[in-house]
Amino acid sequence: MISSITASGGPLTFRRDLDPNALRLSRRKTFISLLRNCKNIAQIPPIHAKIIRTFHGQDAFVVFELIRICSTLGSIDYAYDLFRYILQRLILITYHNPNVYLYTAMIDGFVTSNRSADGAALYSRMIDDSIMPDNYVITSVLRACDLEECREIQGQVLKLGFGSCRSVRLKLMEVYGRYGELVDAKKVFDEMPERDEVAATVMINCYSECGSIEEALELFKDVKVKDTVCWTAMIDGLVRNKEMNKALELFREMQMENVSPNEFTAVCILSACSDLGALELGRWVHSFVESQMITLSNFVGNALINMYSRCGDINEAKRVFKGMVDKDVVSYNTIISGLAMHGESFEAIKEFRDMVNRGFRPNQVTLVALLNACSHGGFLDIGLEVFNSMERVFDVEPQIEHYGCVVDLLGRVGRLEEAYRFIENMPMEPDHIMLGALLSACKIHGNVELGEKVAKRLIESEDSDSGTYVLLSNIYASSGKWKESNEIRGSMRDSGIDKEPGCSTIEVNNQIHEFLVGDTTHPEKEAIYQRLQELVRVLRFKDVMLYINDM
DNA sequence: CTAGGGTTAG
Repeated sequence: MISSITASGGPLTFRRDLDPNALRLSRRKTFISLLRNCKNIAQIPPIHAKIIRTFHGQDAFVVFELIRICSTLGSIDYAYDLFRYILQRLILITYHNPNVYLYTAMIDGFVTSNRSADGAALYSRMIDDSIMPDNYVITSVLRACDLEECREIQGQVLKLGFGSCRSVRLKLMEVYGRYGELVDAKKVFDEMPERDEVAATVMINCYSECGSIEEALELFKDVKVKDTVCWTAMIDGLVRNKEMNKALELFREMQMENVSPNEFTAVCILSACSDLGALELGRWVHSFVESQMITLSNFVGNALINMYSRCGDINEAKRVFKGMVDKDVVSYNTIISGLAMHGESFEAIKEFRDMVNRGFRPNQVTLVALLNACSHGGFLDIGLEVFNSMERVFDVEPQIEHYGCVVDLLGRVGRLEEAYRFIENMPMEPDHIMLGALLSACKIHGNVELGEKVAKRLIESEDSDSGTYVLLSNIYASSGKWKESNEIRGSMRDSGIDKEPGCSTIEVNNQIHEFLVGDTTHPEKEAIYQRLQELVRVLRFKDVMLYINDM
């Protein structure tokens, strides 16, 4: 018997009573399943070593799996090294040329690592090397394509005779949808001989992605037999287009039609709950998932953590997180963000440390979450240290979001000029999020001069919303510049900017209550406003206390 | 014996 093997590189022995060929096949199978079970990159090197020692280092099937797993675990460079190495020495093992599989795996890897351009380039090189594409590599490269490349490949597809290949057509539709080319997507859809529910599902996604939610609904209505996936796609489309209540309505309808939701449906609904603050419904989905024996996969688990954090129940989020046996990078990212959101900065940093100790590789999202924890906790030094070392230590190149976090860090502790200088020395142009953070820091610390400068930049960038004007007007007001404050309000009215009222929702006893700025129609408005006043008093008091403690 | 309709995090 093949002995049990631990993924961490424990004892690994193979039966020796097989003939060489059977032994090779048996080992290959073992390695493949071993690799597939890996959860983080630290588990790979010992297995890879064993693969090489047993002469499977050039086995295309095994290397295929290695490339795939390394890319999904975030080590695309390791995967690419492997790929280049094997291309040079590949021995033809199987009845057909396995090269194209390796290219496919590598292109997929580039796509999942946000390096689509490299994926597309690799495909061109493959064509230059006269390797015959198959429908698999074509579907993969389509994911890596920009619009122009996509059209080019569509031409090739027709020449090579893959024009009737179903998966290629579906992928073409998807790509056209992603680039907003609804006409092209629709054309491919209409030309499909079997416009079944699968193609319709893809088309619904295209519409949703382009914001044509009405057309999506119309198509959805016409689909004869709707399966779980089709319902889920439609619900997801509504969620992405912020039609949360319609999404929930459709979810109820789906159950009435006796189509059973699966884990994907659960994730979509949880995402809607997160957005609506619908804690009760979220809890219901949680128990539903458990009662329906829907696999509590990482997707569902992570969505639950997200839902609980965003709906205010951080303790339940922690419980779900602790209960997950196979936490992945996303689980850590989600809980760290949640903790940061709830001001539990120490906890957030602790989880970060734990994740690194367990061999997980922080990615850009992790570092945004960590930096947020630092800025919410006022840990300026730690935050700056993290930012300055992220590239060297974690191999994550700082992106605009990370720069934004630093601006937030500096701004919150009142080092406003420094934050502004930081923006000016960045290698990229600031976005409105970052400027907005600095502007609100100017408001909090009462810096009129810089606030004006930042607001001006924001307004020029044309990404400003009513919030910019409101903040600027408040900055003027709180420094007694009433005339300027009123002028801003006036120019807002003139330019019609104040057309987007702030809106928030909360769910109480399964009912979603919506509040608009200045809206006084809620039946319990007296009690609500009274409580709000109390909260403001408490917060003011806290603010003053913090200020005193700082002195 | 390598694989593709849907899903998560700031």
